[in-house]
Amino acid sequence: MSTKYNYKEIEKKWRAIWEKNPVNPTNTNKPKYYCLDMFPYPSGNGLHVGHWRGYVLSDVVSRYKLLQGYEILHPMGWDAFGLPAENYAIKTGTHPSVSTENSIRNIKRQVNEIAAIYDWDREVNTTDPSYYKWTQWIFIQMFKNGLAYEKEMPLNWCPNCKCVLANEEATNGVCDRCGSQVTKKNLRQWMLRITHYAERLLNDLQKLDWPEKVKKMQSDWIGKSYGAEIDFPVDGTDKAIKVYTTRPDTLYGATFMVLAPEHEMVKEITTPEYKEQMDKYIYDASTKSNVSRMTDKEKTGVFTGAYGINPLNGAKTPIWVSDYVLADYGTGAIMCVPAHDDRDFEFAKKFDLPIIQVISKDGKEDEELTEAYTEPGIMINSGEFNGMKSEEAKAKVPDYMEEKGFGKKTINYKLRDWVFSRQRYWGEPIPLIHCDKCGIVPVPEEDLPVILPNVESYKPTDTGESPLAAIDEWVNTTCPCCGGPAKRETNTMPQWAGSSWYFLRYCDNHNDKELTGKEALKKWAPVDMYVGGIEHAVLHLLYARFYTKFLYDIGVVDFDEPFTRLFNQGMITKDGAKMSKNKGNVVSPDEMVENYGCDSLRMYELFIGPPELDSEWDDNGIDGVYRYLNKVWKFVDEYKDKIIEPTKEIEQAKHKMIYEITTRLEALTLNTVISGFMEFTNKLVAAAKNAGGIDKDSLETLAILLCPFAPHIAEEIWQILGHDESVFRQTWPKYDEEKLKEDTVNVAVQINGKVKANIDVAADADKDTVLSAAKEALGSKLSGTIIKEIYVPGRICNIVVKP
RNA sequence: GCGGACAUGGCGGAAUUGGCAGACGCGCCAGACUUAGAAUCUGGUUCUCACGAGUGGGGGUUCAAGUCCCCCUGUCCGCACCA
Repeated sequence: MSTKYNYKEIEKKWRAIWEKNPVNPTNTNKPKYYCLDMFPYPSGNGLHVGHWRGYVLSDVVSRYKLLQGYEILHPMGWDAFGLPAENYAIKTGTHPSVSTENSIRNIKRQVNEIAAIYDWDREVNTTDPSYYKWTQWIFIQMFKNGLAYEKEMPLNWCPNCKCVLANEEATNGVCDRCGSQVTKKNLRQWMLRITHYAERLLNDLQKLDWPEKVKKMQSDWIGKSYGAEIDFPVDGTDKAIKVYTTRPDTLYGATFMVLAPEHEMVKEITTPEYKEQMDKYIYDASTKSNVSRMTDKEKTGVFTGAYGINPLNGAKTPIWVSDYVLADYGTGAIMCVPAHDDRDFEFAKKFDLPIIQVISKDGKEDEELTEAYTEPGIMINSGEFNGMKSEEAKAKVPDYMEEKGFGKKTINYKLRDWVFSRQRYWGEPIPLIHCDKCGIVPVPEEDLPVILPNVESYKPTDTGESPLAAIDEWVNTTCPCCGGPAKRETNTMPQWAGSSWYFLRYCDNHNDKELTGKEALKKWAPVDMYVGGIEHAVLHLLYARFYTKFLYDIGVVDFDEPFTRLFNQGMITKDGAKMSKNKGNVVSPDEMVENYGCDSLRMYELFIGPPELDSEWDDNGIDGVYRYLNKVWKFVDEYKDKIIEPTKEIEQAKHKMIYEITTRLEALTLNTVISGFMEFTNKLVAAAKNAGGIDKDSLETLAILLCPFAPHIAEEIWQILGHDESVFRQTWPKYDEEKLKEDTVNVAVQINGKVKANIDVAADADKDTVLSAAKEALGSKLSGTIIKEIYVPGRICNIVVKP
C-alpha cells in the first residue's frame, strides 16, 4: 500500500522529536567544529527567503560535519542595539527594550522554521546587561591600555541620525545607515586606537581562508604606503613644515607646497596680505560636505604669502592652502611636483606655478608636458641623481636625506582611528566617570554593568549630546577614586561594539565571572566557518579582528584571528532588486514552508544558484525540488519491501552518488550538490528498476546523504527502513574507488577536431585497439593522409588528416 | 580616475580545470490519466528545413579553447584628491 509524501505531518513529527532529543550531542570528546552565522539585527519586519540562504548553508555544513564525527557549536543570537529600535521608540513611544523583545520573539519563531540545529541554550543578546557588562569590560581594558582616548577633531556627522559616524560608516560621504550626506562637525569624541594594529591587521590576512575579494577590501582600507617625511624650512623663520611623499625621487621637481586647510601652521605663516582671503577659504572648506569635497574635482586654493625651502637644492617654493590635501593623512602637508603628479599638475596649471620635469622616458627633457608624467623613467634636472633610474632614486634619495638629516623613510596607512562614541540612546553606556579632581576614571569592574537608564525622551539632540545627558540623577554620581561629586560619560557605544566579540560569548554564555572561561575557549574557539553577507567586509570583520588581537595581547584569548574561514553568501533578489518592504518584493519563507515544506525550501535555497553569487528568486523554481523529494519518497515507498542483493549497476550508482555529493559538498558548490541528487537518484532508480529491487544499504545511503539538506524526510525514511535511532547518529558514507570504475567507456571519435562517431571500448583498452575501432566506426568518412592520431583515455580520439 | 569580478539556450545555471557545450531545474510543446481542469506521469525542447553554425565581439596559441594569451565592448562591485 503506498502512502503520499505528507511533508506537513512528517515535519511536525520530527520537530517535536528533535526538541526532546537534539540531534547534536554535547560533551562527546570528539573534535570540535564551530560554525557561525553573522547574528541578525532583530528587525520588526521579520525574515525573507534571502535571510534563509546563509542560515541554510551554515546548517548544512554543521550537519555534514556532525556526520563526519565532529562535535558542533552552531549558535544563534541577536545584535539588538541600534537605531531602528530607537527610531521606532521615538515614533510610537514604545520602549526600545519592549519592541526589541517583540522583534526577537517573532524572528526566533521564523528562524526555528529553518529547523537548523541551533543550540538555544547558548543564545546571546547584546542588549542584555549580563552581556553588555563584558562589552563595557573590554572598553575599560582598552582604556587602561591606552587604546581608548578622547579627542576633539572634525568628524563625520550625519544630520539625519544626529550622530557621529566612523570612517567605515561614511564611505562615499554618505551615511551607511540612512543615506544622508555627511557633514563635518568639530566634536570631542572617544576614539579607539585601531591604527596601532594596522600592520598586524594587514599581515595576518595572509593566514585566513577568506574570499580574496574581502581580503583585498581590507588591505585597501588599511592602505599601507612606503614613502618619506621631509622637512621644508619656512623661509625667514626657524620653523619647518614636514611633508609626506611616496615619491622622494621627484624632490628636485618640487615647485610649491600645499597645506590642508586644517593644518596647524596655516594661521601662523599666512601673511597679513592674504589673511582675509585665507580665513574665508578655511571657513568654506569646513562647511563643505564630504560629497562636494570629493566630487568637486576643480582645484581651489589660496596662497599663504610664505615660502618653504627645498632642503635638497635650496629652491624657494611658495606655500599654498587647498582642500585637496587631507588634514588627517600623512602630515597634512605635501610637496608638489606638478611634472609628475596629476593633481599637482592641475593645480600648477590653474594658478600658473612653475613645472620642472625631473623624470623622462629616455633621459631627455620633453618640449612641453601636456599632462603629468607618472611612469618610472630616467632622472634629469636632479643634480647628482641625473641618469639614474627613477625606481632606484626612490631608495637613494631617502638614504641621502637621512644622511643629511632633513628627512627620513616612513610608512603611512589610510586607516584612521575608530570614532567610538555615539550620541544616541539605544547602546551600551561608555563606562567612564568624569571627575574634576581625578580626571577621567573608569567605572570599577565590580560595578559593571553600567545599566542603560530609562528615559522619557529618546530623541537625539542637535547639540552633539546624547539623550542620557538629560537624566540628572543618572549623570550625577560619585568619583570611584576620591568619592567626590562626578559625572558619568553620556555617550553610548556604536552598534559594532557588541558584535566585535559575540563569537567568544557563545562558547560560555552563562559565565558571570569572565567574558568567556579559558576551558570553553580552548574547546571551541576560534570560529572554523563564518557565514554572512559581504556588506561587513570592512566594518564588522575589521573591528572583530581588532578586538580579538587586543584580547590576545592582554591574555584573554590565545589566538589572534577570530574567523579561520569566511564564506559570503550572495543576495536573493526579486525582480532584479534586493528584497525590501518598501519595494513590495518580499517573499516570505512562512508561506513557502506552508505550501512546500521546510525541506523543499531548504533545498531550493541551495539549488537557486552558486551560493556566493546573487540569485533571482523564481516562484516556480521550488516546484523542481518539491517534485524531487516526492520522487525520493515514492522510490523508497515502492522498494522498501523489494530488498535484494545489489547488482553491479546498483553498486555503481550508489558509489557514484556518494562520490559526487561528497566532493561537491566539500567544494561548497551546493547548487550542484542538489542537481547531483536529482541526477544520481535517477540513476539509482533506473538500476533498481532493471534489477526488480534494491539492497537496503543503497536506500539507507540515500537517506544519510540527504539528511543535512532535507533532515525531516531523511529521518522519516530512516525510520521506515527500520531504525530507532536518529539518522544523525550515522557516519557519512564512504565511496569505494574500485566501484566507481566502469568496464566500458564511450569515446568520441573526431576527424580534425570534429566529432564524427561514438564508440564503446573497454576502459583499459590501449591506443592501438581504440584507434582501429575508431577507424572502423568512421569507415568511408575517413579519407586523406593521416598526420597525427591522439587518444585521451576514456574521453576522446582525434585523427588529424590532410585531404 | 584607479582596482577587481563577470559575460554560456526563452530563464536559473552545469561542464571532471585544455578533451563530445548546454548536466540539473524552471518554462514551453506533445502524449497518457480525467467528463473537464488541477495535480501527476511519459517523451521532446541551443539555432537552422537542411548543409552547417554556436559560449559578448575581434585576433592568436593548440591535434583540440566556454576554459590559456592579446585587443575591444558591456554589466556588476569596491575605492575615490590617501600625495
